[in-house]
Amino acid sequence: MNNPHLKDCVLHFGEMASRWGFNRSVGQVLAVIVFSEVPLSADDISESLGISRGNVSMAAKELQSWRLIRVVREPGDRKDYYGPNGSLWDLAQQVLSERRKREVDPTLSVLRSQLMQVDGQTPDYATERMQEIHDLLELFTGWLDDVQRLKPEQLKALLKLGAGVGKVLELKGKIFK
Amino acid sequence: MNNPHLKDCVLHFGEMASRWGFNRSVGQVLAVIVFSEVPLSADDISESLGISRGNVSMAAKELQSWRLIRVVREPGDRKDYYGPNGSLWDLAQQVLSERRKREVDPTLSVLRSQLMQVDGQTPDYATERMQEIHDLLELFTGWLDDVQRLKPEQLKALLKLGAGVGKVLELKGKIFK
DNA sequence: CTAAACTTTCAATAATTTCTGAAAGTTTAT
DNA sequence: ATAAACTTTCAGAAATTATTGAAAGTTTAG
Repeated sequence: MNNPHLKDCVLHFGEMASRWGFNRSVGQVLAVIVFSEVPLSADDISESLGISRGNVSMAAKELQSWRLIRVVREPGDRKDYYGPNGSLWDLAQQVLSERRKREVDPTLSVLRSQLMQVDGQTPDYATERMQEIHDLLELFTGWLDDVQRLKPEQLKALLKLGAGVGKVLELKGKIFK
Repeated sequence: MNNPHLKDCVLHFGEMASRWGFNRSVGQVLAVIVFSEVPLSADDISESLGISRGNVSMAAKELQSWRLIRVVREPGDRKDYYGPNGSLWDLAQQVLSERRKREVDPTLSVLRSQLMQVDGQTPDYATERMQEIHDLLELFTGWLDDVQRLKPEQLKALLKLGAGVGKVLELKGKIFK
């Protein structure tokens, strides 16, 4: 961690971490791994961030549960080395789908079960609202699922299209129906 | 808060709140406002959730900073009443754009400024990675911006399209080389 | 202007989350 | 089987975040 710009970035990732769904150490550990050209051992990380060995172990576990890092082992060396689990593109997709899983799916499942239980009865206002939220979340997550299954090339094309999506939608509307 | 399903939902929203970027009270207050057919006073909310008056005041302030609720005043009544700031669709858009502002924009700006400072020098690995992250985030937020400017009808069409987006993209590719 | 009816603020406290480091657990080489 | 070289776990300490409630601030009616 010689480069001062790198250091600033790692600290920034640490600060942002809580907004991204993990704690400061996890954010810093992720940064240091992503910015490193070679895989790092837990001791490397512990030393360069000035956090305890145990903390690194927990952060690595968390990052593995997000599928953001992977363990690399070198022959003739007993240490674990950590590296990013794929390209930046892969990591971004992983973050998106993991956050969907943690932030939306539980709510969708609670709403579904509440709505099941009142099915048939005439719904009060709150129930109608639950249905509305449920439908919106389902529409959204369904779309995300679909889009994430696109080939990377198509996904990139979609992103580059930007506002052009509107035009293409019109186009589609004119051709069919 | 008679309805037990409603109560469960409000508690669930409270539990999820920290994953959504606010605290439990803020989550519960939002829920109770969104599920209510009529605007609620701070006292109504304080009583129905069993939290202090001061806490409700801070939660309302936070929710207003997210533009998720608005104050309604009734003539001949000095109390503030809180209601949702628009349709569910509006609220969802608001959450998305506010989270982008809080979770992505600061990082983009840090990356931009770090990259400015090393501009011209031959970049090391970490700098290349910063550039890569910067470009990805910019592509993503630019697309979000564009898409959020679409008319609600177009946006809904896009969501309903789901995986169909892939087909439409191919179509577009065929028509315009 | 004053008092009543509110809302907001903020210092103190409570609750929660994170971090440390020593102990326990695991793996590998011999 | 043993010991060396690791990794993981977890109880307690530290740090952070959330909540309360009383005091200060604001607005409105008369």
